[in-house]
Amino acid sequence: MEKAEFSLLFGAYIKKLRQENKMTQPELADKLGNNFQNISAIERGEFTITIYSAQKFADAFEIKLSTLFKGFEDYSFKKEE
Amino acid sequence: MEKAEFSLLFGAYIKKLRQENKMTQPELADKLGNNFQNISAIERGEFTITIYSAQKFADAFEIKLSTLFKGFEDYSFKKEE
DNA sequence: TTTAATATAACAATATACTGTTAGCTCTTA
DNA sequence: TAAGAGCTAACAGTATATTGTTATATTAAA
Repeated sequence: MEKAEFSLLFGAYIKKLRQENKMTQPELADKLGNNFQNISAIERGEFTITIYSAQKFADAFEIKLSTLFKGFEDYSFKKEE
Repeated sequence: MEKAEFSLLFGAYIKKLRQENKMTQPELADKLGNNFQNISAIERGEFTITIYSAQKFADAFEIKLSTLFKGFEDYSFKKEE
């Protein structure tokens, strides 16, 4: 999979996770020590985050990194059906 | 956990994975379309890779991204005992 | 209509991930 | 000694992740 496609898919997944956790972008940004514009950019797939940033997302959602990516795999699988 | 510590830990884990898969750095680099010096730098924790790069590592080891990070969690847990 | 909340978007600046190159170290084997 | 394999290290250049700022659109509530 191309990098751009990967980022788009991951961003959409993060958005879904955030909404399931009933957080707004500013609320999530606070947990990450970030601002909501960056959350928006990530959700739109503008770039590919580092695994350290991914760890912070997992922390914000109170799940493990492996669980975050397990959910991503399931999400990606559904998308391609 | 600090970013630097995270990278060191992840790098050590990648090294362990590579050795378990009986690959040399040049062999792994070939699979990633990279050179072995970069693999060395990652293993030494010199920087934090993106999740897209992590996906490529998972592909090289023929495991899922979630499996890669599950192994990382187990590895980290053992390290702190 | 006005205000606030939510989100998208674009921009600039900085830090850093990524790629490629060269050098040198250790160990093994011949 | 010499040669090769495997790895570490440092360096420079480019691409991009990250942070911060400002502006705008939409929607809902007052």
